[in-house]
Amino acid sequence: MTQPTIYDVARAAGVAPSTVSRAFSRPGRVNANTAERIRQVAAELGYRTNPMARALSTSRTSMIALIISDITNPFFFEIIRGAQNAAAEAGYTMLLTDTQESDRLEREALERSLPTIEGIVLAGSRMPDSAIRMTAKQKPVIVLNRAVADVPSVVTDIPRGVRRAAEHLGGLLHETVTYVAGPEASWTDGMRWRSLREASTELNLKVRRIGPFPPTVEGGVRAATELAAHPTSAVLAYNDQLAIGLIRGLRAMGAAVPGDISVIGFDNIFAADLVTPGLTTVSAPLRAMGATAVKHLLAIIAGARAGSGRPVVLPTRLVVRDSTAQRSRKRTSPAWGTTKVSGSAWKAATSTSPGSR
Amino acid sequence: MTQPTIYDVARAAGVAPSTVSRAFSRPGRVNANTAERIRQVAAELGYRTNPMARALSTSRTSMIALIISDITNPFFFEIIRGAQNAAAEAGYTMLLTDTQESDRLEREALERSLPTIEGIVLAGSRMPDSAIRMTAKQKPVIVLNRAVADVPSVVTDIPRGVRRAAEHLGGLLHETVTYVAGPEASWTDGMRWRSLREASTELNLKVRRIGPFPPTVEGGVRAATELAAHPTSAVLAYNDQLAIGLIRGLRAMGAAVPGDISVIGFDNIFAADLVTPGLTTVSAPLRAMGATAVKHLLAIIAGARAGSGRPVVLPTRLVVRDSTAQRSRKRTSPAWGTTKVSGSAWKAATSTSPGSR
DNA sequence: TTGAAAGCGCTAACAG
DNA sequence: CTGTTAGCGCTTTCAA
Repeated sequence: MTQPTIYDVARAAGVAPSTVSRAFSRPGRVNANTAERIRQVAAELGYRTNPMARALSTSRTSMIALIISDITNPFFFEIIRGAQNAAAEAGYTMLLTDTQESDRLEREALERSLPTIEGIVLAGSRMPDSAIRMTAKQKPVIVLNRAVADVPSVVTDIPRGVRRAAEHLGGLLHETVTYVAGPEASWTDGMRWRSLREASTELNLKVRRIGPFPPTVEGGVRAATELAAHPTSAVLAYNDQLAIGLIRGLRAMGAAVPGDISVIGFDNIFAADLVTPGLTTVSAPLRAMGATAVKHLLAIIAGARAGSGRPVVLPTRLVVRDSTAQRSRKRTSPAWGTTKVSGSAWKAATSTSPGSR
Repeated sequence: MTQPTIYDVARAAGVAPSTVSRAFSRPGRVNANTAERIRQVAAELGYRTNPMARALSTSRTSMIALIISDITNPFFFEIIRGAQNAAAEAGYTMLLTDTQESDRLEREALERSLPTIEGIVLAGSRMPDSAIRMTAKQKPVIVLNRAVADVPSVVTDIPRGVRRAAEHLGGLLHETVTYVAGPEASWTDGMRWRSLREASTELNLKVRRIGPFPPTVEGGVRAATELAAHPTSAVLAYNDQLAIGLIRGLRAMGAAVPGDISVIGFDNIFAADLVTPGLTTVSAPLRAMGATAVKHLLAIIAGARAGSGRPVVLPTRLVVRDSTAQRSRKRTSPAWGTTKVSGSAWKAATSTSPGSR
């Protein structure tokens, strides 16, 4: 009992196969009654149009690919969901590929799926701009969270988000903020750091930068020991995982957050609200990002001219929780410059040595 | 500049198209030299076999689908990754669909992708057994974390995991444990509860059950107020999210975890290690689950008889962190039966009223 | 508006 | 081992 084909339907309905085809793909071009009868018969027979056969002759597969660099990164969850919703809504199926931060896997995945799909959303690509432009020549591509010349993209308003974060910190009387950097290759990282520098200039804050670190909790723990060498009362981390790790590391070393150090992260991942203290973070409209990217992609596939050439930019906002607080006057001094101080040692050190700057 | 076809290669290599085809799909059946030459020419021309055309004539698409109920549920991350790795390794592309806990979306996704794929892994399906058996008639299906008669499945050793958890609790002198239930429709939930009852009988523990609750942090918070009505010194929650929410709720009400109440979760999601206190939990080999499911699926697709009919069961183990501790003698009594007690009120109440049982 | 016929690119017999 | 010949199921001219 195999799937009925267009021929079976045609025979049963007493029309030519081509008419059946039309009835499904171009309902306008067929007599309303015949069309109705065909649908009827098709339904009875349980006919389903074979996507492969259709694709073979039209090369429209109704599939797009979403390629992400790390599916365990909470940052992508809502993006995936937003993207998938938008795709499903348009009758498209989404191929999701996790490249595990590997350039090789990314290329392989591209290689494998390119012939099958109509377009690609690249989220967190680890390939160089040139490679991205290359694939953009073969199929429509939308880049998420990164700007690549000549390739349409969707990004968030990082400058504004960073600005808010800096203002928040300034308002809490912090004077110097350390940026804990993420992956060097990351466009977002560069953008965040640059934005911070710009904002600080205007706001009269001093900035420093440590890193790069892997954008993980583990990386944050490592960052803590590095921060200990030249502590500042405020920190902006590349992302939430890093921020969370940083806080853990700091606490393990005896520093209080936000008592001694205020920490702000990026992305507002689900765990940001779960950790102690709740993480103050710059949040992005994740779901909308995914949906927007897919919508634009589908528009381009449908033949839209690739927009203005400028990235689509989505708003960000600062979510204030408990990892930031007013700078405590008497603890300005980097009294815990030694890395391996125990908790109590650190407490003792800082409480007995008032600020010296 | 369109993609070269098998005909272009054939012409350029001076052989028949079918030979080119053979050279790629059945290298054995062609003269080594010719094969080499064909590969050569194909490479030069940049020939890539068109998967749709191949699929049309062989109905082998090299695609499988992984359908999960909630992509934001950390439980699935590693499963997805394991599944994808296994698929890629076998040259298969994976279609990932998030059904957002919706039966409708799940059916639609199935509908949409069924004709394109060779098999399906159903993880956290919300469809009734009958519907699953139905689709299993059309394409090979593997069910993850659920046993459906006549459909091959991969599950974890819940009884053993629960047993370990119960032993752990017993060892800490707890006498009664409350099971905080997840979704009623969940096979896993039923299994966990049943296993707990069985284990408790043997271990001489008393058990109670509250719920069902949505398997989220939010659900856990709600569970806390319900638990307050009949508190016990130990709790086993349906999953980690619920456990985390529960702890938050309890703490908000002034109960100490693990001081007053020990909490154990399930699945060992990434946040379990991040929250305070670190969550004791029954962990499952997530990655292996995904990989195993896909491997079995591919085996079945390749023609293997569908195993013994028994589910494949993967081991679990108890990860002990800080949310469990020895029962404190003087606090056995449910002194905080009133729901809306403030933190200090609860402390006062419990510290002044020694156990009465 | 409908039918007939010719592919889409590849694979699978079947001969040679 | 290789060439020839039919299709896979659908869409798309081109006529009628």
